[in-house]
Amino acid sequence: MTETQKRPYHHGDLRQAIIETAIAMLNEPGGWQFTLREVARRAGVSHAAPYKHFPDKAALLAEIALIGFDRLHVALASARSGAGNATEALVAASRAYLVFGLGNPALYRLMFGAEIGNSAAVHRDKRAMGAFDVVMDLLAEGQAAGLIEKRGVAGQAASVWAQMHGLTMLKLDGMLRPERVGEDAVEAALASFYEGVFV
Amino acid sequence: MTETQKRPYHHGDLRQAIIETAIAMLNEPGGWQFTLREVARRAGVSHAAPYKHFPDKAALLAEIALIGFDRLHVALASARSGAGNATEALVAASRAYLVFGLGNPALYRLMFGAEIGNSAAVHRDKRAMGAFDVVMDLLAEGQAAGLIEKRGVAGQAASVWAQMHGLTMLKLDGMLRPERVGEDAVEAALASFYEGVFV
DNA sequence: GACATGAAGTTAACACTGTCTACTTACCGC
DNA sequence: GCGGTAAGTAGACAGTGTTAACTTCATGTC
Repeated sequence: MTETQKRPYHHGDLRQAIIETAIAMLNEPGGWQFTLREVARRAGVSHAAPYKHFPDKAALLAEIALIGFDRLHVALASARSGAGNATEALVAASRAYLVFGLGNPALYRLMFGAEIGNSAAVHRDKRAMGAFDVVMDLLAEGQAAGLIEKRGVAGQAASVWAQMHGLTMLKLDGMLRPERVGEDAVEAALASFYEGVFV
Repeated sequence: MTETQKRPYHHGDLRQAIIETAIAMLNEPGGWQFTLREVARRAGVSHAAPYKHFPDKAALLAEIALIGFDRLHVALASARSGAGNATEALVAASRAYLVFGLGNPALYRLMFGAEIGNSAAVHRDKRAMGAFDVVMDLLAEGQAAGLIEKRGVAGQAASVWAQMHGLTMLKLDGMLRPERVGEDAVEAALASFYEGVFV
């Protein structure tokens, strides 16, 4: 659309355009601290237009966080379906989790941060828990097959998720110093962790 | 100081007052998104005064994050000195870690977030790594005493920290749903985790 | 085709922010 | 007492999030 050929008064699908523009801006310096006005400018509308689709900036961030959970769920389900037994699937899912988190740092941080104002509502959403269900299922399968230590599945699932989440966050924050925990700390930590989980 | 009895032109220790006021505001709704102007108001100075002590808001947040690491280090060292053998000390340190993180949610999030602009510099600071050293030492001691599985200490240390950090963050985010992981997920996860670490 | 209604835009305003500059006050060393 | 500098203040600037009132146009009904 050239300068002289303006977009029609009605955008057509501004809500989606705002979401996509905001996700793109997440990956720029400043991450989610982009401004709604800049999102509107890039989408080619006035600064007040987004308020017809989202009550405020926090609502837009909440929607993006849920999209992140959707994508994580897909990544884990995909890793699971391509693996062999439950333990292989669990390791594959863990790697997929880390690949996702480390490959989408700003989105991952937003998903688990308190920035979205009503993070409790986001984290209660079933879309947020879908990814966790994959882990629960694999642990139950592994225990049933005698491949995983028989402990409380719930506590074990929490432990597995904590390990994946903790490694992702510490790596993103640059806190896994090579001089302290070696060059490939994530791999080493995963190996150490699952050594204590598998039979 | 009454309304008519103004503070002398020179505050005396404004830098410290700004830090303390900002830490207090961290625990209010909005966390670190407080405004420097409001910090200055509460400290009883003009909105530009903080710029004589901190180049910008991010620098103030960075200093507060380091203070958080200092406090975490003290909590871990204290837990260690009050425990028996290395495994008891490791469990005690883990609990102290969780108590700290869960008791100071906004400060803990700031310590590990990307909000402070130059989080890399903060996380490279030796003050940030002090807490981690306590964990490294305990693992080495435990392995030497034959109480902990002999794996690469570095990878094991990363795994232990990831577990503590992951559990703290998931709990803070409200993602450990009782209907999914039970009522006392943190305790259960820690028990499950250390079952796989101790001999 | 005319009309009413409402969605989806725009324009303008408000109150606030972070940060900077120039100025003022006062502390400190000599 | 003076000079230099630290530590304040006053004011300005460019920007923000959000709201209200208005404009444009899409849609449904007759």
